Amino acid sequence: MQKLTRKEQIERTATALFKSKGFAATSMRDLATALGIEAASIYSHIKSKEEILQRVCFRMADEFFEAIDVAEDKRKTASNRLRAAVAAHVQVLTNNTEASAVFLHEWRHLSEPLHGEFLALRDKYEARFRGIIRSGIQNGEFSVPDEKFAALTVLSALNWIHTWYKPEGKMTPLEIANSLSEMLLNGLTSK
Amino acid sequence: MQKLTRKEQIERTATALFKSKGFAATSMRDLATALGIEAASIYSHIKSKEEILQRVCFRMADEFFEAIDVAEDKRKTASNRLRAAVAAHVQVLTNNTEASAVFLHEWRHLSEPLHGEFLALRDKYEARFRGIIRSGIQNGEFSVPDEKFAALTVLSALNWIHTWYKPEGKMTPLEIANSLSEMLLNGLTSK
DNA sequence: TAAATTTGCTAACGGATGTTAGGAAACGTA
DNA sequence: TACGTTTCCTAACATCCGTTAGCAAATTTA
Repeated sequence: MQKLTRKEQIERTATALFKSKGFAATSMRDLATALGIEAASIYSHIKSKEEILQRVCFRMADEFFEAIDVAEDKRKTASNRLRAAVAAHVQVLTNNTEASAVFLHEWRHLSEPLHGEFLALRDKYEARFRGIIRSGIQNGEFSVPDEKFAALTVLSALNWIHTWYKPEGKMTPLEIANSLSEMLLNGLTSK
Repeated sequence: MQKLTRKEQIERTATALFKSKGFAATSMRDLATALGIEAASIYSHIKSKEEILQRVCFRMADEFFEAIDVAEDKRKTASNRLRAAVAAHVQVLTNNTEASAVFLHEWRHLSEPLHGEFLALRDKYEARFRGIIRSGIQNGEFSVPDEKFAALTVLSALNWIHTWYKPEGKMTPLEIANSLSEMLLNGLTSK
């Protein structure tokens, strides 16, 4: 257990509140109470409420990109690249369930230009999945009518995990990733 | 185009705002401005801000149940029951994109006991999908390790639609439903 | 021990929030 | 035309909001 700066403690507590109540419904006084201090004291460490949201959203974006950068190997088959991307994505999600929920749902409370920058990053990330699926279609591994539709469906199947995943649950992140890859690649039907 | 009561107009406008800005970030004065009246005037038609949220959430719950009740036919194969349930779900989602977004994301701003009642309904609905998958596993049609996990993955793949679906887009709701069923039942891999 | 930094406080600001009270036009119906 | 209902208004309430100013204790660093 590493030592956290006060600013990191604030971010962490805020992230938990943002996940459970939402950004807009979490007041600085709620956050202060959760930290055991006064609301005004928070401003010795951060500039604004939005700064917290910004840091969480963009840090998670970084994490997702780093994970997929490590996982993706263009020499592998499209199926194996998708398996690796799914595993990487699930690892990040399960390692940071609260920050992931904020990343997935609270980014819209960012004001411009952050809002636009965030959306651009998200598009770029989705494009990575589209690229994998496109190459699978081109070499005949995959058969799907619409590459973008398939990519969004894959990601949406992954992005529900944070709502139910508990570290103490019966499935490990790796098992979850394997089950999802299996289901996305081969479907429910018995072969 | 049927004639709407003022209360229905208020609900409809509020639903659009709740989807785009979120329940907590939408003020009664925002809603009033969108309607072209004063905030206080709204209270001639509704009791509270939460009443609007409640009505939207529970009406959509009704719609989802009605749709799956009509679609499900226990004499069909599990595959075809799943196809029908997916098509029903997609129809409701695409017919009410804004109310669906509220149903999926804003229900957590309901206070007790509504919050609990809503969750119970949602569990009951998910159980319908679990039931279909369970019967498919039992008769050998499906092969998946965890019935609950599979059901949640199916629903999560469906529940992203409202974020991108536009009635004027190139895919019809039926095409979307067919693509999704195909992908969920048979996966991405070519046969 | 002295200086610098971190952490927190009280008090208060200007504005936004959901909602109520009480009244007045406008409208449909008898 | 009279009556009940629908619709909307102004004014105001109590409370909550994010944030700032100014200051003091505590902790870390030199």
